[in-house]
Amino acid sequence: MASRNADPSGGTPQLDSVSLAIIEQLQEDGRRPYGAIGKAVGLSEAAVRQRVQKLLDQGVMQIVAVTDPLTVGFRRQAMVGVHVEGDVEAVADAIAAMDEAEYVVMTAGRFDLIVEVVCEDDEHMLEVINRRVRAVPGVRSTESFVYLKLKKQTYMWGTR
Amino acid sequence: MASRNADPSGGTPQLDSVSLAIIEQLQEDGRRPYGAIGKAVGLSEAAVRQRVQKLLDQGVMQIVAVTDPLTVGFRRQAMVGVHVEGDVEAVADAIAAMDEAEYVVMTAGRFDLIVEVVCEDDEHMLEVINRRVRAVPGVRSTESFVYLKLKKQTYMWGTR
DNA sequence: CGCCACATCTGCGAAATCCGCAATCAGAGG
DNA sequence: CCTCTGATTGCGGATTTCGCAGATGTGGCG
Repeated sequence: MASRNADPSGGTPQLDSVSLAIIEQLQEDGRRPYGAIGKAVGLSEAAVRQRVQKLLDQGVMQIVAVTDPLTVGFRRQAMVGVHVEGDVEAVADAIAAMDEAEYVVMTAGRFDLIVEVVCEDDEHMLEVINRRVRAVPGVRSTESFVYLKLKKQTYMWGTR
Repeated sequence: MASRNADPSGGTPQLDSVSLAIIEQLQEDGRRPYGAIGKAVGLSEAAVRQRVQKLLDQGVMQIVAVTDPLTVGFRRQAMVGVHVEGDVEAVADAIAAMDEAEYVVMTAGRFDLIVEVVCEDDEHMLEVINRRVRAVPGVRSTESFVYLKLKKQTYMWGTR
């Protein structure tokens, strides 16, 4: 192996170009065999297996089935913008602890926090947004965007 | 062959409880063996295999590796709210055609459309949002929320 | 420089899993 | 009753996964 990749980034776990390539393979097909991935990235089957296991253990990636909840049925989904006063990260943690929150991100802009929630029905959503989320200390106000239709959902950022 | 997009004839395929159970299994671990899934849902290995293949072909679910692009490195990410005049769906399709758009959803609320974009750097993001997106006919205005930190990302709505 | 510690990669059998196929089963009509 | 269609099952045989031992490489340190 000639050189380790330059990784000037600070803080995050260091990923060399080979691990990136492995992730790209698995973004195309999460069940692709280790042997095939090995041929594609130039590693042995065993080495790929070890790297994948490590990436999973470290939480860098996860291999899962993803669906459109609205298509699969029974549910109401919404994006919620949250205005926070005080410790944004603490509020984010509190909201992230809720089962109904699928996606929680801290942002720069008019909202301090953006949360995607998945609920059983309208009543459930009302309860989650208007009671549980707004009850979190530090939450000043929220604004909701109920999903009407999911038009695109991709996980192949590395492959273009 | 890469999986194409969702099924042509719009209608949502009927999903019985067994298929739902299979999806839940794969949401916990996308590489779980068919035999193990079969034991869990009460079906033979071959039957599970065929159902999974069908779900993938229909575009109901996809099995992929997911990561936090910000953690993996080198990228700027943002959520963009879009105000549309005219045919919302046409605008959604136009934006969904862009590689940088990972997630496009039609919503009810102040925004007609919410788009998640992944970019190489600030300049790239500026170009995508301020030129390409706003150039789409029907886009009245946009509002951006740059990601600072991803706090939670789950795909296990079925398992609670 | 020599040597050890630590991490990664490779090569292999053995065991488990995947895959294709033909037969079987269940429900809807004619 | 018979046929058609779609789903399920039960097999081998081909592949893949898994665990482990040995080889390789890099960095620290006396």
